[in-house]
Amino acid sequence: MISIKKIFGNPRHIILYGLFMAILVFILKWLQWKYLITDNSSDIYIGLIAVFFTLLGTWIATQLAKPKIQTVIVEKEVYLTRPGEVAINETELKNLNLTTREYEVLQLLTQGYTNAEVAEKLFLSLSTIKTHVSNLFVKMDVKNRTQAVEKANRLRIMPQAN
Amino acid sequence: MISIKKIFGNPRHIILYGLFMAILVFILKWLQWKYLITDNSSDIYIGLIAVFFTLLGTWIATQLAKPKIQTVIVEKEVYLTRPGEVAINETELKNLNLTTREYEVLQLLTQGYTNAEVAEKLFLSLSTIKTHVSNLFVKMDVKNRTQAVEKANRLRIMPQAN
DNA sequence: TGAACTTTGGTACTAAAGTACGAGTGCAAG
DNA sequence: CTTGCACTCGTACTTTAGTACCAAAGTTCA
Repeated sequence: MISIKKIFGNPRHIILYGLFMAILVFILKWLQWKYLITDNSSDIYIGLIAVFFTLLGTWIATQLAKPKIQTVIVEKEVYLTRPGEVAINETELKNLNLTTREYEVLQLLTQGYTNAEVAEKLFLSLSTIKTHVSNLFVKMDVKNRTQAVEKANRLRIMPQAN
Repeated sequence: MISIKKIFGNPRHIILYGLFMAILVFILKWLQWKYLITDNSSDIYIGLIAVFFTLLGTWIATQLAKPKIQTVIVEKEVYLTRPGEVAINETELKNLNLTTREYEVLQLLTQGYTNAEVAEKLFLSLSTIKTHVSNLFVKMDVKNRTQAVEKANRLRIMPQAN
């Protein structure tokens, strides 16, 4: 479709074709007149026509030839990542305004340690831990340690949350 | 290179070409003899030659022409999960051998609900929840709910762990 | 059908968590 | 210097969590 339109729909091609035909006719007539009596005339005549139309056919074919479309499918690996995996934690952490001690306690809380265990690990008394934990709950806006752990994991605050 | 070899290197093509030429010569001679005295003879003669060599040129061109290949690259997205991100949870979950009820309770536990709240949500008594929770701890090999939440998050067992 | 498991629920008790309030110490900024 | 904050610790109390043991009803499967 496109190729036919390319050849016959383009006015320049028609003009070129006409010119070639005219030139050919002139050449043929001249040859015909020159070798009128000669025996070779028809052979040369036919030969020229043959060459010309062979070239014409070649040209038409190249114009008509539709390009073969080769489809190459490239597999692109897309990794599924959860939105905001590591980036958020710093921001959210600052919003909570936790003190360093509270953050330490929270880390141990999220690891499943009891208040007594946390106290032992930090060389503090149980009551101190309870105070820190209570303050943590207020700052984190939660009611118990389980919610605190859930929230810490959700906000990706803790470093070892993998 | 290949195309030339295709045409002239193949004996069958040469034979076909020779046959076509012979037939053409016969047709032409026959026409020449039949319309020898007629004035139209040369016109028909030329016309036939033109048609034949146009077709020949077309055929040669199609044989010689390197196929125009238009390459279309299509990106196919292959979704992958990073190793150990989501895939493991099914395996780990089965290893725990939790019952459906226990899993339901665990889901609510990891969301920070107290036993009383879980009981209310599941329309069960507090003692039933305590039983399920105790069995959970045994199966999960933990000592309290905080450790259970930590382990559930670590093993990526819960669906809403994002 | 019987055994094993699940689900539900209860009582009694201990342990841990959590709240409320107070208070002392040290440190840094206004 | 004093004010505020972080950190520490204590007591008293309530609430929740967790354990132990038991038991009934339902389900599943060989």
